[in-house]
Amino acid sequence: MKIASWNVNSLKVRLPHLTQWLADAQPDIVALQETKLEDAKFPVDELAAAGYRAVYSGQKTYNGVAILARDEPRDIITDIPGLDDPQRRILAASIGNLRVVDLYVVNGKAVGDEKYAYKLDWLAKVREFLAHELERYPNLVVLGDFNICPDDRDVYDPVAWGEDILCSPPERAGLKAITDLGLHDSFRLFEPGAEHYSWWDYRQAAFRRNMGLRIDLILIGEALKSAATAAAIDREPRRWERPSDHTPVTLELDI
DNA sequence: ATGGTTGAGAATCAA
Repeated sequence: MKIASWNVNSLKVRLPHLTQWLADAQPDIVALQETKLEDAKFPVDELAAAGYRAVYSGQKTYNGVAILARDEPRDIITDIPGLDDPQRRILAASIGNLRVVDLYVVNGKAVGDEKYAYKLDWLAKVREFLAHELERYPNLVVLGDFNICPDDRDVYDPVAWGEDILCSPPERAGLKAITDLGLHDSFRLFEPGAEHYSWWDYRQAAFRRNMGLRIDLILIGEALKSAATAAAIDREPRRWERPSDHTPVTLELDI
């Protein structure tokens, strides 16, 4: 069982990349972020032709999340209970014996900005939701664009980046409060080293110079830890013409 | 501190 997460930065533009990558990588489950598509415009038929069922929660221009799966997704949730939020950033579904929660965490713009306050509040509410999900579904996978570097190994230049947005201590504490529920950063079960990134800015030839951040994560509950057999970041699609600024991250589970 | 690049959608906003 191969699970993936990819911020595609417009599914309309990136659909050819996505279908190519699905054919190459053969994932069983894929969480997408920044689809930037209203639900009525979701490419259901194209993805069905590729062998995937889809659930999605989108909006025009911004945000938007989707889960693709070989098997039928069930028990779908598109909102954090009790949070009235027009921004389409969360999608939960059961697939087989897994519970999958796709997150497009708020970027936050800059430390101190009102969007930053929204980010921290949103993270705290997601944590409460995930605590309940984990009680109900031990086989929990929480994946997506977290817009937070877990620690300095995940930043190309931690000195220059300092405590700016994506690396600030309150954001990292918000992420740690989630992993402290018993959710493991699966990539770090296999690779302890630095210089592994999932996002590179479009500017300043950042990808060519490997000036990146690792902000796309696949977290797994304790019950799944022993089933994890491999984790990777597939840099190949970032090399393709007109790429997303993010590249897919993957996890293999022996279940 | 600013700018650089991309996407959406038609001038900026978001990342």
